[in-house]
Amino acid sequence: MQPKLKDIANALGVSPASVSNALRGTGRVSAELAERVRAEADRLGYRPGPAGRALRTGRSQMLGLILPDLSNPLFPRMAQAIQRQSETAGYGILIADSHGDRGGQEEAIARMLQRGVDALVIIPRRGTVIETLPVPHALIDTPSTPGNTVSADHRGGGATIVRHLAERGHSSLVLIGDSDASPVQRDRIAGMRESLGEGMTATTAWLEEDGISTCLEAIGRGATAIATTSDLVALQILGPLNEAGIEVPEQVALSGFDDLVFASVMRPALTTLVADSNAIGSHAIETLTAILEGRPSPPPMRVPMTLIPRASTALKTNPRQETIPC
Amino acid sequence: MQPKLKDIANALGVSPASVSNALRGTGRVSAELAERVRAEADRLGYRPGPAGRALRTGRSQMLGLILPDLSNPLFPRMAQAIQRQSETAGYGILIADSHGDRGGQEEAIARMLQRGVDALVIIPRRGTVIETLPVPHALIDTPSTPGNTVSADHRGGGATIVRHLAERGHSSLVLIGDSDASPVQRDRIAGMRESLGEGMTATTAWLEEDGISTCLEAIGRGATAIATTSDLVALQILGPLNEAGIEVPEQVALSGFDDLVFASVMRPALTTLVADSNAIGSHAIETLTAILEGRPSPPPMRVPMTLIPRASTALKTNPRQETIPC
DNA sequence: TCAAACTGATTAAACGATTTACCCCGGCGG
DNA sequence: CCGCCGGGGTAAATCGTTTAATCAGTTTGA
Repeated sequence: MQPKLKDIANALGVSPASVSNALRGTGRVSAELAERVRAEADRLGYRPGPAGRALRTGRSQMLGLILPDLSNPLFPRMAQAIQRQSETAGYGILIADSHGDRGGQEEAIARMLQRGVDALVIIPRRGTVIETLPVPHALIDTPSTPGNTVSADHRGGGATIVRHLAERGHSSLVLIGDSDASPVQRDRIAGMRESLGEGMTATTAWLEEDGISTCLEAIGRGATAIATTSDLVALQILGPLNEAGIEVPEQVALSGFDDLVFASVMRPALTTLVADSNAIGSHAIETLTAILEGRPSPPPMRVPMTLIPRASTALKTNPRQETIPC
Repeated sequence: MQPKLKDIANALGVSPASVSNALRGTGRVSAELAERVRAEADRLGYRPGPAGRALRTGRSQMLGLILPDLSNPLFPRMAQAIQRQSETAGYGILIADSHGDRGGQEEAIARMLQRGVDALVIIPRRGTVIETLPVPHALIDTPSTPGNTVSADHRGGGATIVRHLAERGHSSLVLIGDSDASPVQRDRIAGMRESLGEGMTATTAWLEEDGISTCLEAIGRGATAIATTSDLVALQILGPLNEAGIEVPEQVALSGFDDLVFASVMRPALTTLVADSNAIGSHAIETLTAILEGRPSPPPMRVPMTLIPRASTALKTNPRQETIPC
């Protein structure tokens, strides 16, 4: 049996209240008693039981993490970052995914609330609006979403990759994403378009809408670089390119987003952009703990995406170029 | 404010005890009162508060999920399956990862216990032994690990892929994994070796130990198929193969494991094997809930791995072969 | 010198649900 | 007629922790 507060109190011949006060630094306890209590507490390996504490304080010391889809390849890094950050802040993480459908997200949120989480970290489904909730919450979506708490600077990332391609002499680009319906992908493409320099042109395509052929046609008309909104899209395009006899990066440059697990391993290794998940995770957690503990909460944050140049956008004179600091 | 048990009791002019009894079917309550209570309960949208219940019953209705590394690409499917199963069983899932080091696993377990989880699902770090714990736990490792509760039949999977390759006429194979230190990978390779047919030969290699060159040499000596222990390993080998001018599948067949997100998208699409994560997840949860609720717990389970034949092991006469039922 | 303030600690009342022990009442067998 | 039983229900204890209220001494201030 785990030691209770009362066990320490009995062992020391004092009241449970004093023990509680000593351990949490509230109330009035002599320094000497406080010390004795601490000593006895960790001699017995005492940890306050979560149930009793939660009941009394109304706080469960748990955060809910709601994800659109646990099997999204981008998720693990986010979850890991959030879990680690919240752990150091003294909170546990309950997870739930939205089961694919929109109603699932509401349900997931409802379940978390029933379990008594103190706050929620929500990565919303595409274009979902989160109504007002009875607990603080942090939204990780895109900077362009109202109410967003923290997210990668997708737009800035788009700008960065276009500049990168421009530096390498590409002036006719294909911008291609998976689906127009994703705010993240739209932001990335918007950032790309915005920073097209003088004399640069770009065709936009979506895989959903026969993007591959649009892309190949554009290349036929002289495009020399393909900037995608995701490593997965880049990988999907690579096959058809090979079949059409188009070499990457010799004839056409190719870039992705997110640095998924295969990006560094595939051939050619894929140039991509990635945001620091830890930064995103800690800002989300910091925002929530600030609210929970009554501190002023930080303003929304836009985490920059950094370029990881690899072989797929290497200059023709230097086709073996690998990751270099940018 | 959420409605409490007492609110229902007051509204109906009965005692909280009767309400509790009515809702949970314990004690003695007239059918008529039970009905009135239920009606009022869901009129108010009442849900028992977790803190009070946990304090009284000693059960938190939460399970801890401990993973070696949240960023492992195989994890999301497992986590998703486990989360969904446990949800239908009425349990929430707290996650924690082992932070990479071995001590981290102990720590993670300790944290979960402190948070009062009712049971643990543990995917242990390579070769870690889990000592006795104060709560029930399910281990998801390999069938060859003592104490294992449920896992994919890695050995059977190895056998399956070798038979598949044999059917396609390959008799000289390279078996290659990442690291000899992983029980999972060892099991897969063991299964492969065991079912080498008459006249078949195989060279084993590990990426860690300069496996790529061993592999290329073996091909030089006439090997016509490479069976890897992971899609990621397969992808890593594909580059060097291309550079050496070896075509897949025309000259050499290639297979992976786990059907990672890129396996169906890469070129050639990768033949691979995968176990039903839902089956694994539900068996783990079923085992734990059985123990928790005093039912007889099911025996350990070995979930079969099913083959997903794709282009990378296609017959030369049919190079465009895609996913077909097996 | 007396009251006010402070110190160190204790008591007791929460928090919300569950459960044990008991009470009351009507019917029934003896 | 009495004791017993079973059905319907309730009061009260309990789980472990926090905290407001209180108390007995000691100082301090005027």
